[in-house]
Amino acid sequence: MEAEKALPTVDDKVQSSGGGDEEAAPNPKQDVLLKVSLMGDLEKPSMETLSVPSASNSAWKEEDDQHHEERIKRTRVEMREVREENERLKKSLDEIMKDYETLKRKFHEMNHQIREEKKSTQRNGSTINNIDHEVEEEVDDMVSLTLGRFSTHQNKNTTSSSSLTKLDHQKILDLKQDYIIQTPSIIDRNIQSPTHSETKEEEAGQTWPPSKMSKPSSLPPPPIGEDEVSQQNPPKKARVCVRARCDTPTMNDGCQWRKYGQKIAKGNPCPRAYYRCTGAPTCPVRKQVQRSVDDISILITTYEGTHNHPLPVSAMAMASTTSAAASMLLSGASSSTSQPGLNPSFTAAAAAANLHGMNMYLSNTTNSKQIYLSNSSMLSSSLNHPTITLDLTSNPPSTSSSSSPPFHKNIPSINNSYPPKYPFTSLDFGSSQPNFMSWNNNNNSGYQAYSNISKTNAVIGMPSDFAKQLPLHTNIYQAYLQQFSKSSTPPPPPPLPDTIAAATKVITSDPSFQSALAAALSTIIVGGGSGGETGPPTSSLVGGAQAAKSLTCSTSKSPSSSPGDSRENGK
DNA sequence: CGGATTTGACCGGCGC
DNA sequence: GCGCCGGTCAAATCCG
Repeated sequence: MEAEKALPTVDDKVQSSGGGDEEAAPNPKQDVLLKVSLMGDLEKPSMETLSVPSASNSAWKEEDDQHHEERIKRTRVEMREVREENERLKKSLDEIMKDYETLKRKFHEMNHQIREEKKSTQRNGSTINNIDHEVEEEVDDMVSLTLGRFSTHQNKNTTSSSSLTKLDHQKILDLKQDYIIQTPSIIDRNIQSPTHSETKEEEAGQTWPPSKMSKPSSLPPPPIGEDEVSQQNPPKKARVCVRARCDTPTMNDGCQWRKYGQKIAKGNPCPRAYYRCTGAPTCPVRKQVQRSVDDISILITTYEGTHNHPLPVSAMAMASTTSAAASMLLSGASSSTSQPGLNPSFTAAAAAANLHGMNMYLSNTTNSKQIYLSNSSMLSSSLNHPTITLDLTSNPPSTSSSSSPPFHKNIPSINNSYPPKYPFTSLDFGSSQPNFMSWNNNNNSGYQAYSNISKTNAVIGMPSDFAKQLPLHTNIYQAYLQQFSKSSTPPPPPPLPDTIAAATKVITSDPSFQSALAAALSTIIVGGGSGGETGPPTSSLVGGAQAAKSLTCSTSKSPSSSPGDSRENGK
């Protein structure tokens, strides 16, 4: 690459953050390299990388020299600002984590208190106490499993917030109720209304029971009343679909997988590989890996289930992100299946989030539905499954229009051929707006996302001033805290509108959503920062960084299973 | 030799 | 009822 071209490219990339065309980069790989370079600079105290125009400087005219020096200066200033923003965001996220831990501690304290109260009032109620104790343990399990990457912060930050009012107490109890229903597998519990057998399987640690594997004879009956809703039409498990550019057969997401099958799926000549998590013998998590039909450089990895075992750090971020994404999906999908139109809880979630500083963009675009139906392979895999997509490809979507999302741009519309039974949902933690962050254009780290819940296209994006809002408690978790702190002031607030209440509940009752936000945030903050996939955390933001980094391509395993393999197992 | 992968067979759901 | 298709099993094979 010639210096004359290289410098302007870098420069343009930085400048484009101020409103430039994010579609500009024609070569994704080149773009990635540039971004890595920029991100590397973010980690350094100096910005030597950007002061490179020396190779052919002699050939330049003085005007050009001046011009370029100006631009370099400008770039340096911008980079400095970005670095400061980065630091600020890191601090904010740290505070969020601290607050989260504080709240969690409070929560458990309240549990303990409740138990003590029950003990004093129900001397004969040993059974209840036992149940309560189990519930508490279950809650502990859930938290640790779904927010595993936060566990390193446990027992720190003992600074607790003010004591909670009775109203808060009641809300805690409500939260607890949610947790009781949702025990360790937050995706599974959230998304499906399990049938009896499935419930048993999940409690036995097998949340994806094939028909043959489900031998529920010796297992205890499911909790009463848990699955009444699901009797008529039990939905299948939610799936989290991750799209990322990858040259190798699988993405290295930090988990250990064992391949157990491969098939040619209809509509895509590339074989679909089936993997099972080998982190634990009973781990129910499975994933499908398939090349995108329209762009074979894009690897579509679909995760299903929730890990029931500790994950390595390198896998934590991805797991929590996907888990939270699925939970988010549930928050929108669980009630949207029954009625068309905007999903109340999801909308309310967006509204609540917006209230607390996280802007969310809702566009009621009927066309958007078709956007998600254009990829037959995705639909076939997501058929009968609520699916949420995290698009980590470098194609920035246009959130300001209803144009097709990046992953369907090249394929003809076959929209109505595969109507999904479940809404096809995506999250967007990425920056689709100019000026968000100077280095974030054309990014791989942003979670470009769309939500298509019952004809509603909800794009959760981060506004240009998002970074500035963050210190002002711009996060879902803070929304929770604010909810509490505000509600404690007299007079007691009137009952929130259903939507807000639902939103609050959806958001606050789902720690993994916070995890997703944190992961996404830190992904954006740290971006493609340096460090190996298995490397130790370098900061509290490691989760998201790992999430981003973990989406690198795996080069080690199953080369023969790559798409195009001659030994495909078609049918 | 043990674990991982391959691959043909099988099963269940679904549409016609 | 039949065929299609996605998903899984499990014996065979591969590989370090």
